[in-house]
Amino acid sequence: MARPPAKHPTELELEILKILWNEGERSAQQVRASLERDAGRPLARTSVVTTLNIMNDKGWVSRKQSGKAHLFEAAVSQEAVSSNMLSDLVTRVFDGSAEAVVLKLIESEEIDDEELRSLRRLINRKRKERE
Amino acid sequence: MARPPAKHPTELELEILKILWNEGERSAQQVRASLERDAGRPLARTSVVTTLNIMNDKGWVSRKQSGKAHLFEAAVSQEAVSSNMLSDLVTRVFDGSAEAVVLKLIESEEIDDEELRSLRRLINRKRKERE
DNA sequence: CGGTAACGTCTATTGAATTAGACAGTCGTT
DNA sequence: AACGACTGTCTAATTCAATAGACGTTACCG
Repeated sequence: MARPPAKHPTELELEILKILWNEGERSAQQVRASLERDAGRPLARTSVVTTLNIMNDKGWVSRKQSGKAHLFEAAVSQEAVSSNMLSDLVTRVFDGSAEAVVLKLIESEEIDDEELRSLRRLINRKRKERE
Repeated sequence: MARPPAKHPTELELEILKILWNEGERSAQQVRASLERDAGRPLARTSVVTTLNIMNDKGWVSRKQSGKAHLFEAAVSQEAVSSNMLSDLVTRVFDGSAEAVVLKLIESEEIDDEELRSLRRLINRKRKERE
């Protein structure tokens, strides 16, 4: 009847995962500092701890003791998360057409000439691979 | 302090928008029927009306009187919504690299050979366009 | 005219997400 | 031994999302 649990990391959870992906194993305090410094998101100490524990429950991170504090580590790869989120978008928003996604990226100028060239190379390589 | 309102249509809102995009102006009852038939989402009559009214408040749809009932129409284009959602994903998940998105789509086999060919044509056309 | 079908509005419930305070344990320093 | 810095747990407040019931109005039908 109420909202189902999200299939993907939420906004804040993703921000935290990014920190862990970039910096590796970190304490809540270190995550807190990075959230403020890098993500412009100044949170209270306990807010970060609470969120990290929730993420632990959800399986996004793993937690281990280290002295009196905990260390947190990403328990899912950036690969897997971004794939899932992208694939969900393709399905839900673009009705499964990955091509439509690429089309829109190119049309919207989010891909510059340099990238266009490297994509062309990539496509050629991929086509050969599939033969 | 609490959750900020979502920047994009929610799950259900998107489902409803899709219906309105495909079918045009519709009554709450017609939307309800389509949600059940096409989206496999059987909702109570009032749930649909409530949601449509919320969407009206948010500006996703517009509402007009028609006899004793209301007619609802998408107030945002599929173009705009999908662009926003995609662009948000590119920014938040792929750190702004549209190329990384395309890469992942191709690697993950979500794009088949036929699509690969048509993408190649598209890229060539685009490159010429930009010269 | 009275009933019933079709609508809309208002209110409520449940759970998720975000944020943080209150409180207590631990450990080093004075 | 006492204090302070640091950390964790528990609890809570707030808002959003999803869903639906209660209730009132309107209009057609017999």
